[in-house]
Amino acid sequence: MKHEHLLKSYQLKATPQRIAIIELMFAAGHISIEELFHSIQNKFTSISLATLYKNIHTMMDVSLIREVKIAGQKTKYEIEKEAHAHVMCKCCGELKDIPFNPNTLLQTSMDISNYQAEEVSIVISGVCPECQKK
Amino acid sequence: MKHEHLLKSYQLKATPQRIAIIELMFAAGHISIEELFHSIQNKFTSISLATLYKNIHTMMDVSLIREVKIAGQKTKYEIEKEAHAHVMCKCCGELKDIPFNPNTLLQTSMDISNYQAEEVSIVISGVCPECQKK
DNA sequence: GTATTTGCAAATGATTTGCAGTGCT
DNA sequence: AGCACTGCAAATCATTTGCAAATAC
Repeated sequence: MKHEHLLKSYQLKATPQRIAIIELMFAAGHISIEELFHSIQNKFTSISLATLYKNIHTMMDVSLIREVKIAGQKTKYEIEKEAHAHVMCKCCGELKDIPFNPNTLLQTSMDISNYQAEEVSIVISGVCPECQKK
Repeated sequence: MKHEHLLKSYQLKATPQRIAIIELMFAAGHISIEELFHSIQNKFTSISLATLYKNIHTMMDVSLIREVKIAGQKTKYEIEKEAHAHVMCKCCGELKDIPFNPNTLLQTSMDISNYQAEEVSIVISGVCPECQKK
């Protein structure tokens, strides 16, 4: 089971609940707590939301997964991977990844996704000049 | 008062509370409900959070303001303007705008902001191929 | 004057916490 | 065996709603 090893490589205990979370996250690409909760109940009838939240945070702390917040949508989570952009459909809410290449981003995004792009929101995070001094 | 006209140009009644919201939003650039609430209480001791939320939504409905969600931060709001990118400091959380030019985005962002850029998250929204058919 | 907006209080929704019992390594 | 994890219930925080009184136009 490769997901078990994935967890262990981050020094996390491989509990069945955690393995299921990772599995579903890989399968869905981007998943909200609510979706995760409903899907996971097929396997673990008595899993609790608290467990999901706790695990989500544990996994974020070690950068195994990442939080994806988008205006007008519920918070979703995804497995960490190379830098990439998200294309979101304003109509159905679907979220897709596209390779991230800043030089050709917009053209590529429309070519690859066939979306009719209307808005772009970009967040670059790092350390600001003041904080670099510390 | 230009903010009064701004509101009216969107067909919204120019109540003092709304004018204060716009003023503070211009002054702060990006502001959370919490910050807005505390600042606005200097003028309106008895303003309620419900009023803020209602107005925020009214203004979003007409695209006067926009919601800005960022992983690890509280939701913030900003006045709508040209497409732009945000640079966020991982250390202090400060959010700054930078002009948006996809072709030179990364280089420019580091030059302009002096941030040590570590992560990029981009959301492009539009209408997906399936939804375009409808 | 009329429709909209405000502020309050209560409701709902999302996330977090404490704790006793269980399970991974 | 020992420490971390789970599930439950309760607590907290964020957002929304209903309603009567106040206000913009």
